[in-house]
Amino acid sequence: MVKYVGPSLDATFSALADPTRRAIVARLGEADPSRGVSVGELAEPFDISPPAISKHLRVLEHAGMLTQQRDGRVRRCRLDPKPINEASQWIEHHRQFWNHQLDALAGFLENAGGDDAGFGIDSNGPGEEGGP
Amino acid sequence: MVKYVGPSLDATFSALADPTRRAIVARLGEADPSRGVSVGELAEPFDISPPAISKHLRVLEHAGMLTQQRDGRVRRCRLDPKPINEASQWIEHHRQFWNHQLDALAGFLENAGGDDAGFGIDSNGPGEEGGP
DNA sequence: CATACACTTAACCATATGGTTAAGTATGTA
DNA sequence: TACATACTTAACCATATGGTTAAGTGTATG
Repeated sequence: MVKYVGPSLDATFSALADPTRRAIVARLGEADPSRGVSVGELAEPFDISPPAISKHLRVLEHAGMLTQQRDGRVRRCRLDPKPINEASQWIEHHRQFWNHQLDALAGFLENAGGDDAGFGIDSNGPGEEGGP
Repeated sequence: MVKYVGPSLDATFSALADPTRRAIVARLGEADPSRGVSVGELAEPFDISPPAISKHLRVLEHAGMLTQQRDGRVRRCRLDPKPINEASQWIEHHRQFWNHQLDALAGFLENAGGDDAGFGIDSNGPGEEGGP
């Protein structure tokens, strides 16, 4: 009945919900993928302990967003963009509906004269900035 | 030092991390925004208790994604797409980097002959399906 | 006015999350 | 071989999350 997409979206959005992990993801995205980024380099901007970083990396790894490989005694991390692409697809898919709905709502408010429906909807800026 | 974007991205991604909440968001997106969707209608597809639904709605509300208004004894819910648009922007912004990186990696693998670097990267499908 | 309806709030429970310190493991180096 | 480096694992703690049942709260209706 309820369309269940699978555990990956859960894991991906959950992974992105933490600012430390988003910063890690951002850093990985900016890095040279042939080199990867060592765990130490990833940890450097934060003043949390190595185990905390290790846990964050495991969360990202469990979500399929990060792969590690040993290179001597450092571990080089790289992004796998597939899960985030799926998350992006989910959002973009539904944004189609939302944008449609906002149009419909705008029409409705116009017909109602804006008096009967004080909804406080603001169909502002970013609605189209990232979209097709 | 670490660019802190604010609590809203945390709350938005966290809200989207739960399948029940994603289904609620999807349902709200498909609904007529002039009508809204009552809490009971939202709860109907799930076999969890009303308080559980109420909590999910509060999470969405706290993330700024949902607004409620009383209409008699029902509460009509509507989406506010702004937070999800911001989340979408975050993802799309970083996807630019990732796509760039994947290109760079492809070049690297080509130069390396694909033997020295068994990275297991799959630069597959959805990378461009949702984008502009 | 009394009762049913559509919820929410309160209290509670189990598990997950994000952090810590302490101890272990694997690799490079003196 | 011994030691330092770069982590991870284990154990623990506080708080958050997702669920429950029981008890409110506000509104329609007999």
